[in-house]
Amino acid sequence: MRRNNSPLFVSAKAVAERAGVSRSAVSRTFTDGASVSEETRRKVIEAAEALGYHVNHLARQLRERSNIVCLIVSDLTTPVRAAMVDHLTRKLQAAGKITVVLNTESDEASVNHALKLTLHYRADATVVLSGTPSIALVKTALSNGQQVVLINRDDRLEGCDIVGLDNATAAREALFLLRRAGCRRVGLLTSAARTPSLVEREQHFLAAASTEGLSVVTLEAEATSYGAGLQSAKRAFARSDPPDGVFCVTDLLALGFMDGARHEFGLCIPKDLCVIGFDNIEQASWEAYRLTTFEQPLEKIANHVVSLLVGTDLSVPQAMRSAVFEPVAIWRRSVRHHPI
Amino acid sequence: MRRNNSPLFVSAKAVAERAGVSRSAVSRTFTDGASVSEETRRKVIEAAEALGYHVNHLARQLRERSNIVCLIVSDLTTPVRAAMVDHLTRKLQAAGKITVVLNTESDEASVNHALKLTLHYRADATVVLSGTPSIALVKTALSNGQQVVLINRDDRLEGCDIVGLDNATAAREALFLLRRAGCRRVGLLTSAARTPSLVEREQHFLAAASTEGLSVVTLEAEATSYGAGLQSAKRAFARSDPPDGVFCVTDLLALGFMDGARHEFGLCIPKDLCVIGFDNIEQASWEAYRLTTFEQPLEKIANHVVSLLVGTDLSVPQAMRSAVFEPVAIWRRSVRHHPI
DNA sequence: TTGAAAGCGCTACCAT
DNA sequence: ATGGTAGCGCTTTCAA
Repeated sequence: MRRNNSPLFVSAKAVAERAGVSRSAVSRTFTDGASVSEETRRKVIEAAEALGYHVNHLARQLRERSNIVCLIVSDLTTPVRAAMVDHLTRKLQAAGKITVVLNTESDEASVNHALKLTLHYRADATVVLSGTPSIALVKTALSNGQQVVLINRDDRLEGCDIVGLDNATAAREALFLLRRAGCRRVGLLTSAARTPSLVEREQHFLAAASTEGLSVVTLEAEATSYGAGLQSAKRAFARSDPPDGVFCVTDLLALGFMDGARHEFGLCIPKDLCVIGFDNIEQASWEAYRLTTFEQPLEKIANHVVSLLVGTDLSVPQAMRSAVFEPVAIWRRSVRHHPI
Repeated sequence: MRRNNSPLFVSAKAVAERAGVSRSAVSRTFTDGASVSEETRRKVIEAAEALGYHVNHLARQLRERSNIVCLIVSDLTTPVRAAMVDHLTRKLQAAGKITVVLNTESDEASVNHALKLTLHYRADATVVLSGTPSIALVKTALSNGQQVVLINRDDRLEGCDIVGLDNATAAREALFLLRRAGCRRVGLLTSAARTPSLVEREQHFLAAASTEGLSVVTLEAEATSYGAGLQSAKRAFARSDPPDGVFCVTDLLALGFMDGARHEFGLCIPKDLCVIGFDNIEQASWEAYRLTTFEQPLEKIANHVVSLLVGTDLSVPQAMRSAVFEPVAIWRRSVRHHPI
């Protein structure tokens, strides 16, 4: 019953023989718009069903596009990532694409390796969610006719479609909210991960603060996880000058920070401490947290990416095809509305 | 610079021409164990680099196995699912496989559709994480030489590899823990989703209770999410006979239930209420919850699946290849150790 | 409408 | 070690 090592899938030839028609007839039956008589079609379909035949798309697209899209991503378990991959896979699938997920580390070598795989498997397009591939390799991909989309990445790469987030505006708004809440010692919780978007959030927050002549206590978490946030809280409140309002570059960090502040130091949020996150992951809305944060419009981003990949207007100039999305502030309970 | 509609990837032929050798030579250069002189190899590599050539694996495996593995999964954003997909993609990749993620609904039609796609793309194997495909279709897949692995699914399907969880033991242990904590009104929070594993947990918990002559208050959440757990708590504690110890078939449900109990009814956990979950998702360990739960040994499961797919010993009888894994109890703070 | 034949990119086999 | 040839499963001319 189980395969030995013998030939495998049933082929069009077998169907043709069984149906008593030519191989061409079989092929035509399964390509829309081809001319086949009802009679022939019926015979073919019947034989195909009996044999369990399915057109080999890999062979079909030997001459055309493969319909394969590769997603290069790391930290798949992270809520934002999982959500993004979820949207993308669903929508790509709905658009008739097949999605290969390449789960990598985010260092350049891993990403490069993944990108090569993408080339080996003749993906029509690659979407990079994590890490940044080398310029040379991207050029190779591009020159091979592959479409490359970078999400929240550097924009130093020519010829790819870039889709990003307006981190600057959000970061500035975060500072504004903290000040409006009457916070006196404003803090920033960044991460050692230092991915482009994280750095942007950090820089613009700092810049906004310095514009107002504010000094901010900057904390760097060792990662971008809940645990890192928790640890950071321990360090933050052990200092002599702990912050009373902090912007965390990530929700996960914020959630950990809140828990650290509450459970280790008995702080009350937002009375003693205001916290703002970024991403609006599902957990941010949980009763235990009710975190004020900025939402990444993931679905819109995914839609845009898909439209980039299926849209026929590849003639549209590249600059026009990139897009920047606006995070939207989600008001919950971790920030006071007014000074105490 | 960007493609028009013209031919795309550079082929071995082009490389051969540029290197001034035969196409065979190019092919040999890229298949290990083939005999090529250093000189030839060098020329080929050089030409390949210059042209940006990458072997077309789709064409290569036209004759052999495709190295493609499909994952059929739903609810990708759910922490357990995301974690499972994360493990699987990493490990499959390490084993030289390419992973296609098919994100479906869990109804049979969607799963069947996905399974067909699997056939169209000549996947060597399909791993089903959600939903259950029709028997007929699985048979087709099997007879086409595709390997089918079902995780936490029904085992009524012959010929596939089944890997499951020992839900029974865990459910019984859950009851035991609740009783030991001195709970008087034991509750069970199930879900309308009624997937095989959820049903198993439910049934065995109920059976164990009835063995002890215990009546349990059974609550059915409308889904298997945090929100559904939260709603269930509202309903549970509005009753005249609320439970004081409940086993939730899922961590997400448990977390929502805890928050409902605490924030809506001011209950103290574990003093007023004991809660046990299942899955041991990351959030269960967060300070705000510290949920006692059962861990799914996801990594072990993933390892097993991969070994099933790459292992050469396909001759091993099917029954031997299935496996059942033992969830392990994770003690935290949501259950008392002794009666009050 | 139909079948035969060519060709997509590749590797395996066969001579040399 | 090398090049030519056949063939993997498919679609697409091209004739009939």
